[in-house]
Amino acid sequence: MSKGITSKNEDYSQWYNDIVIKADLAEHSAVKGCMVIKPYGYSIWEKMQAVLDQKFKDTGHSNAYFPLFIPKSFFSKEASHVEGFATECAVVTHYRLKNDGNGNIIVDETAKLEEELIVRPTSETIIWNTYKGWIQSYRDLPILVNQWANVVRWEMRTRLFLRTTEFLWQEGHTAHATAEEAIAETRQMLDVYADFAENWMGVPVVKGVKTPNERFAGALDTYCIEALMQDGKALQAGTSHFLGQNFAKAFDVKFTSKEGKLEHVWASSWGVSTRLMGALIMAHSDDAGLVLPPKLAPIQVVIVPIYKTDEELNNISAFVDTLIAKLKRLGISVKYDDRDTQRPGFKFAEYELKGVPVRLAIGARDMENGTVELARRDTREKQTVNQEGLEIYIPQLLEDIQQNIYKKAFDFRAEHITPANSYEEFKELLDGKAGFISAHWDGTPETEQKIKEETKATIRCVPLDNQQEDGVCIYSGKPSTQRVLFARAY
RNA sequence: CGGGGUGUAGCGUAGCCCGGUAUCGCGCCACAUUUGGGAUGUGGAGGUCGUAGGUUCGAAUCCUGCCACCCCGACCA
Repeated sequence: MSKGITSKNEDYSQWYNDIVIKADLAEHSAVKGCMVIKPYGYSIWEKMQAVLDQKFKDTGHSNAYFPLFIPKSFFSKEASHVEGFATECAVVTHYRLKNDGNGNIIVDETAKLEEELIVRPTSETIIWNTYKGWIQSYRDLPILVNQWANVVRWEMRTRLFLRTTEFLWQEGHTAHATAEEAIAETRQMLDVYADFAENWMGVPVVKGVKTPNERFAGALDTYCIEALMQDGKALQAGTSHFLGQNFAKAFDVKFTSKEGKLEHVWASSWGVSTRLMGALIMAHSDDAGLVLPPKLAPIQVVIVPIYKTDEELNNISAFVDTLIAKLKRLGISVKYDDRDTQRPGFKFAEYELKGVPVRLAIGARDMENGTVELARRDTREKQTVNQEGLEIYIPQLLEDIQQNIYKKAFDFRAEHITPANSYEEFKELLDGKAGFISAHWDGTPETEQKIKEETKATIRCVPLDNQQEDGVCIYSGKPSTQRVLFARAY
């Protein structure tokens, strides 16, 4: 039916790639591991940014911008941080090129930097180096700053949106007078992320905390939201870290408290990236293409006229113009596609591929009957509805689609959280049903590592709302007090 | 970094084994007929065959080096 999209059941990875390319979201660039985000894909990212940015501001944060380059020496100041990122850093060593006399441009070896610069993989170090100059007293706290930026992590293998060498993200970096306040901030931002994932993206997530193995390099605790994709693999959709005083100590950031004591500052950092695009695509789309939740769709309603003569088109357009005016007043984004260079069938397929939630087709027949043909992308149902009252019906329908998309993903996930009570059962589930597997774990990094090596499944998180129950670890047989969520992940 | 694969028109490809200036489909352009689910016909444009060198009268084809990308693994907060 749809041209050129591999079926989801046939080859999930290829299906994903096909959608990214055919829906015009992104493409591979001439630079290894880096992608070009195309205008349509970028417009979705912009919608995400706008919503998140407002949420950050509503919770008291301000945006700022820090350098792309980080002096190498900054990195070595926090031991576990450098260890975590050392193997994937791009390093700037020279600042000038020259002509070698044979028409080739080469690096000018005489222009070697005294200290190499790291292209930021994350900005904790440069930011905490800066915060040192901003903080003297408890009166200077808290600092609640967010940065929208690009970062570079030199991964060996990449996948469009899910893992690219350069990616776009936001990183919040906050400084507080007390541990309690920093933890509250960490948890608050996790809630912001979860709210965004569920109520805007329509992707249900598990809020949880990472095991020490999976923690951010330099954090005391890493909180996360974990989503489930349609192939049963998990995707970490966002993280929020409680950094304790690690970076304050590394960069000597102290403040004088109300009581007159000199103390190290407490910190949090939190981020989501263009990886959310990958989550959005994989969570909802089907073999006909992208399915977008109305709240993030750049085009919410597309209108396609069907006509034979200019007179018919003029007649339709007159009606459409007033409809568009009404819908725009309601804040609905509408596209009227009256190109006469493409036929209606082509347009139908194209907007389905691009995930536009609602499509109206209006022909001469409709104009006589006072109707339109309305198709919704999520269920692919078509119906004929009256022109009158569309401005009431469409907003309701968009809301309905938003709910339906979420519910579908929610039900899928509910069916794919399965308890396992033995290692055999665990492995069978992984290779068969997949999804999250809820199992007892003895709490040791050794067991976690063994399970990872043997099955490629990792502990995605310990859910925050976890019930305590006595049991035995599926791997070691040692006693356990709660189940944790395992899955194979992206 | 290890294993495998691929580079030929905007995209997807045939030709390569067995050397003689490149095939087909989609797309693109023009015109006509069309338009309620990816139109049809006719005509047309578009190529340093990834790159550098070698062998040869002659290289997309054989040989050597290099580059790029993709897949699998290792890796990946």
